[in-house]
Amino acid sequence: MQSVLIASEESQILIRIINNSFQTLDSIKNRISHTIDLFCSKANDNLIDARRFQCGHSFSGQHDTVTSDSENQFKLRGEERFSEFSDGDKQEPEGAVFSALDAMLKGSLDRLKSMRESISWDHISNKSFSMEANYNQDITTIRALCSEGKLGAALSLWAKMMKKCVVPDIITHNYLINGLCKIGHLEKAEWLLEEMFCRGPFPSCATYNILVKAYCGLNNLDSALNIFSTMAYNGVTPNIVTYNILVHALCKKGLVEDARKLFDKILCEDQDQDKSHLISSTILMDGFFKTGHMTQALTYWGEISRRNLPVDVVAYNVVIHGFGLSRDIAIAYKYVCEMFKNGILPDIFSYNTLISMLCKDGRTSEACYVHGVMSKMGVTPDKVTYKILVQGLCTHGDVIKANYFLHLMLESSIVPKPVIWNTIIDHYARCGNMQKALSIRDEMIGVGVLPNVFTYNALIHAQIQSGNIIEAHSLKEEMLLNGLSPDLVTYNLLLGAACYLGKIHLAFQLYNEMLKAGLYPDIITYTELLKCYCLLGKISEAEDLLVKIQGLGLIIDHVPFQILMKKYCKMKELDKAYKLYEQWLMRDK
DNA sequence: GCCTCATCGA
Repeated sequence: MQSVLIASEESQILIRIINNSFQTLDSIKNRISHTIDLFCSKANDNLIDARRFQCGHSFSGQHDTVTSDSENQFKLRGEERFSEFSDGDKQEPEGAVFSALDAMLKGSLDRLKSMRESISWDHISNKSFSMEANYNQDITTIRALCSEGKLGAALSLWAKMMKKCVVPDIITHNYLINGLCKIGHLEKAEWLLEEMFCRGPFPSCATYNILVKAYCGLNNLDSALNIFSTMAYNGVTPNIVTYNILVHALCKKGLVEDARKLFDKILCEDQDQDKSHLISSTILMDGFFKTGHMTQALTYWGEISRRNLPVDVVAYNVVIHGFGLSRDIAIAYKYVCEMFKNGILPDIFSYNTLISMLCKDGRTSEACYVHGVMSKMGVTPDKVTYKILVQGLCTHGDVIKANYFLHLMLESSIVPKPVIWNTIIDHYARCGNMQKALSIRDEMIGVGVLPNVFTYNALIHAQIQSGNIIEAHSLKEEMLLNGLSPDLVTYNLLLGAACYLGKIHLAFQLYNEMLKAGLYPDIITYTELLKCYCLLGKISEAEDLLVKIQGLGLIIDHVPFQILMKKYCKMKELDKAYKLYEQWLMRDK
């Protein structure tokens, strides 16, 4: 049953009766707290205070709102409290005390239950029940809206409930905070956290975990750690999920050693949760694989076996991916076989990982074969599968087969993202099949996918390669008409073409245009201009430009030096060429 | 119940 707080006029009688019960419960609770404090002095003092604060927050003060499930909440908190201490210390006498306390609490709860049952529900209940049903419906709606990312509607319903003094439960609040974080509204999420302190319910560990994860996701470890310390300050004890989020964030930043230290801390503090420890080990194993530390990664795999942790499909996928990174396809296959043997069926990640490593290794036919196998095994290829295949096939020169998979996607009702179309357009264009490139562009528009700057750059590149400079320029105009801004690549392509044709004025016109558009010319832009000067025999301008480039603080490769050196050689100015060679050798010193 | 791990990446 979802807990809903009700404060309607009809419920006033009930509220008064239950308030009296709360006073009884409060005194029982205080007695229990006192006894626990006496017996569990070894336990963490902060934790006790925090828990007491948590209980106080919910059960003391003016009860102008009442939890319909409050006895259950109290029971739960009592149980949490017992288990928390009994985990740390399992000595016999304390066990007896806990049993006695448990019995006391149970007795009190039974009394409360009978008090509530003795209330004559007839005069007040019908309306209250229907109200509660409405509120439960509202809660379901809020959760659904959050899952769909409709946070505006969710929050307005939340505000409506709060206005009526109906406080949705903690899980619903967590849905709201999670929803806000997922759409990037972290400030609003933190605002809601503050609201929870003022108006309830008190944030749980999951509430904080959501925020910690959101900040980690934005690569803002500082803010994540800040939330983590706020959590401790407010008396909420981090759980293994919190640590796993932090271990993962450290791994993502490449700080695998720090992640390992944090993992060791988890191992020391908590020995029991196999499932979560498997997750911690998987995160670290992945982190070590991705940073190239094969041996350390495999240590965690060994550790998983040694501790007999129940291995899941994710752990296998990490290992398979790890061997893929080191191009050990045979070993990756071995682990796929092991999965089958252990009754763990490869999932979409396993197959995609395998297909990806085969494509990277140029084994595209085998990748296509695996695509067939996965379908037969009941794992439907997804947009990632097709993206890997299309890109892999194009890279290895099989644009026709890539096009076949593009159409297979359409048949499977998956609308390919622009990147897939662009890859195929680019590769048709590169093999000189301009017609096909343009027809794929039209097909793309036909299924409702709008060309983006990459599409146009691929087409412009192709037109330039075919020597159609005018068409290339009209594509640039078309981009502007369609609301797309040409980027650095667009300008470099057109500028390079102008330079190749020796049209230095056009090249500088484009150069000025890109500056006006707020784009920063890069080393390719300058190299093209330098090449143009050399082509036109304007050596002093080329020399000046090289000096200018060196003063810009750009990372310069050997190309501009090489162009000018070749020109010197052609001009039989070997001294100048040699001097430039020396300058190039010395450029980083 | 809400929160933790894996595939791609022009």
